[in-house]
Amino acid sequence: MQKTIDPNGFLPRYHQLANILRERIAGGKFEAHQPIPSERQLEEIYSVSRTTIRRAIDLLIRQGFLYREHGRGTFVSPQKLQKRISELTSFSEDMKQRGIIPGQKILEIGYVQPSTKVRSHLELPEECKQVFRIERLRLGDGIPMGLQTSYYILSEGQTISREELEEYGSIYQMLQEKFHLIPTEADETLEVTLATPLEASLLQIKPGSPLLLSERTTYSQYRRVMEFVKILYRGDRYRYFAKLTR
Amino acid sequence: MQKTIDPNGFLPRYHQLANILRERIAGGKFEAHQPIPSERQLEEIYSVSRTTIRRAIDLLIRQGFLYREHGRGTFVSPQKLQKRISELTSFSEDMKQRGIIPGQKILEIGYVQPSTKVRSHLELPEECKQVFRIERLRLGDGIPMGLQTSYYILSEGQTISREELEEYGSIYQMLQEKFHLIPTEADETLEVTLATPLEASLLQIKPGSPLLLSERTTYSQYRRVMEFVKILYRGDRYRYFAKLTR
DNA sequence: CAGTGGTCTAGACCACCGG
DNA sequence: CGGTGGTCTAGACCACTGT
Repeated sequence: MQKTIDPNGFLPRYHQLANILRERIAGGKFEAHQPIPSERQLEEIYSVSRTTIRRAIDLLIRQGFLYREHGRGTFVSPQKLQKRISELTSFSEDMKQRGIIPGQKILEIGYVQPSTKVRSHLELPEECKQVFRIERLRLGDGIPMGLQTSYYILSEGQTISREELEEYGSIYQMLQEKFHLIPTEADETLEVTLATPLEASLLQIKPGSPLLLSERTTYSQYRRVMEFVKILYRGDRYRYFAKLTR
Repeated sequence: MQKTIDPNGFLPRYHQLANILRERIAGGKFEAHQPIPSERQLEEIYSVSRTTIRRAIDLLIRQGFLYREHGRGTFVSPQKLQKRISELTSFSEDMKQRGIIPGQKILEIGYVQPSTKVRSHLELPEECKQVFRIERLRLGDGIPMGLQTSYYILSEGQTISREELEEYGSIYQMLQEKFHLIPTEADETLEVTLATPLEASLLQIKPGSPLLLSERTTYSQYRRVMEFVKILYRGDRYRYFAKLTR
């Protein structure tokens, strides 16, 4: 565990400092609602400028580990607030964070003609006739959790094989390595709906059971749409978490 | 509309600059994916240091108006990404953002003995026997939208009257002015459920209709729980929006 | 190479809080 | 009042991009 800052380290100093402080907080070295050393003291301790100290603290505040009070000090947030933020995660990552083993059964994979709705979500240009679709049954600890349909805009000749998809645990990992696409932002909507007979049989529930429908448009590092994903979650097995700020 | 920075203004300079740039972007002065002036140029234009420039830009990036590319420049995000972030809003604010006129019908208001579940969400100490509860039917454009139950921890003697609640449009406004409590962070969960006969009759839907259940714990500026709110939204009238980042 | 954003410093002054 | 965080400056060097 790192205790001092390496001025020539691989990570910038404010990042190193944030890591050091985060470990000390998570390790219980600081109590909830107790003040951490003042910014001038931290300057002395770690031999970096106050600007760098403040940047590290800013990071930890956005991550929910600390909070500031003007004129009083910087304090440790109670454990409750140290969990996850609204994070853009794949189904697999989401499951792992919940301590559930993710799984999948690929139902269909290949090019299709997109519906008008999918076209608009992908902001597809007129001349683009085909999009790549993946339909999967998603499992949590081996039990059906949701039905996922993903759409991608691939260039001429690009494709994704069933084997590749099964090999990479995460599709985001694959998209990054094969096509240099990194998801950086997404707009998501959630609503309720009822299972059709087909959906019900795949999810092993009764037709008409309530489902949570998530629709997400994901943007790449270039701020262009890179995927549109629709997931139908079993209402009895899935709960959505969000962290809001003002 | 502000065009220059007042060094002695009420708002800090980076904030003024962010406002100026935001207006220029929203006003269509800058095209999507076009670069804004470089940081050194902005230094000249607005006569503030680069640090201040960067702070303003950081703000606008977090608000979804701009994005940076190392070595290339700072660019305007397309309109699509300029909408709302995961924001902590009250029911009324949420409705107004959607262009719907919020309304309410207060069903019950007063002190009650909290259930175990409510106790734990409020992180209520043993000795605290009573919490303040408000039950309201929430309307959108006059039509039932959801059923909201809110719980608050008030000090001895503090109370909220039906008249006060009706007078203030927003309960957050009221809590701030009366008790100096400012909501700053919240954890929310969403899941699906089916309407009981009672809920159905209040919401004017059939029993067994699907509902979106939101449960939210809100934290004050002191990082203490200040409210717990449960809202049952009509599945046919409400959709949840979230913006995710990585 | 010149121009961009990314990191960092040392120092200054202000506003707020508590004793 | 002294100590805290909040804002700001002028300047430096680095890493990355495009030509």
